[in-house]
Amino acid sequence: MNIGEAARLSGVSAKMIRHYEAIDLLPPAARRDNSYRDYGKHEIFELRFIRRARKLGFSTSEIGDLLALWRDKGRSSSEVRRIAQAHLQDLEIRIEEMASMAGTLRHLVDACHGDHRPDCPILDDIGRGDE
Amino acid sequence: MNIGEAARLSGVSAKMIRHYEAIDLLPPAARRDNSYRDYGKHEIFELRFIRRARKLGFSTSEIGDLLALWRDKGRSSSEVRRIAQAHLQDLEIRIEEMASMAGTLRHLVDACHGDHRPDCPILDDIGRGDE
DNA sequence: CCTTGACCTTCCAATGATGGGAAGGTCTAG
DNA sequence: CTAGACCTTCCCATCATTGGAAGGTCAAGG
Repeated sequence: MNIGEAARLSGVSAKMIRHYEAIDLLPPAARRDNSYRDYGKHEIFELRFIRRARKLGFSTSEIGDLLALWRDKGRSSSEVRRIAQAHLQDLEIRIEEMASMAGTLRHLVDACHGDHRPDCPILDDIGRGDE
Repeated sequence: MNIGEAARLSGVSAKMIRHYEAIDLLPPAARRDNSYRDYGKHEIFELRFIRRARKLGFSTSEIGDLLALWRDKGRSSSEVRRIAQAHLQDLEIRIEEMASMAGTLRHLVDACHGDHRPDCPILDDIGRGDE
């Protein structure tokens, strides 16, 4: 099948399918005589794998490792678990950072009366700038 | 003072100070005879404002708006509040998305025994790929 | 006076994931 | 035969930040 149908079936845009091939996340696709890329069921499964992994926030480099393990029937699940856990920790750190920002902001927004007057705790806080 | 000292005092790297000037977040700095940028107390305050706003996750474009309001003594605090609240909502959405990823991942990591065997609920889940 | 090292200047490139678009080739239905 | 819906490759933009190259300037010390 053509790249367009592969995109439709996998949920990965044609643009990104080409991109994943360009960065060696996927092996070069087979080509038809007209140089169109040709995909089969197997490739659709790999594309869906990538899409699902992206939705879980894995980077393309991590997905490369996960794909290799997925293909490797002799893998150790500990390898997979290590990658997932590292990513999970990363996520948790980023969530914590953003939650801290959001907490401060919520506080400031609540403190601001938000009317026509210029006094504003939000600007006061940012302008004070002490960390 | 030179850009290096301004960087030290504000916590914004010299590189980024030049960048903020280039994208018109800051007005062109005064120049000495040797074409070195020259900063005073006022600029340090603006740089600290930017640094603090970045730490709260505001984009440079939002910071541009906030800076304009900060400079405008006749501002309405409602304007500031609107910007902050929009950003807060954005943060909350992103946090929610990441928390959802993290929740799924935690579940999967817990379910994976993580030993030498190849069976792995993590790969199973990603490979199933149903949303 | 000259050198050294620490500054400063501008300009260009890369990051990571994704999308937009141009210029051109191919296929299919009418 | 033509229209339009595909496909190809290549370049560019996003966003904030960093790195580096090539070159000018300044202060201290020999």
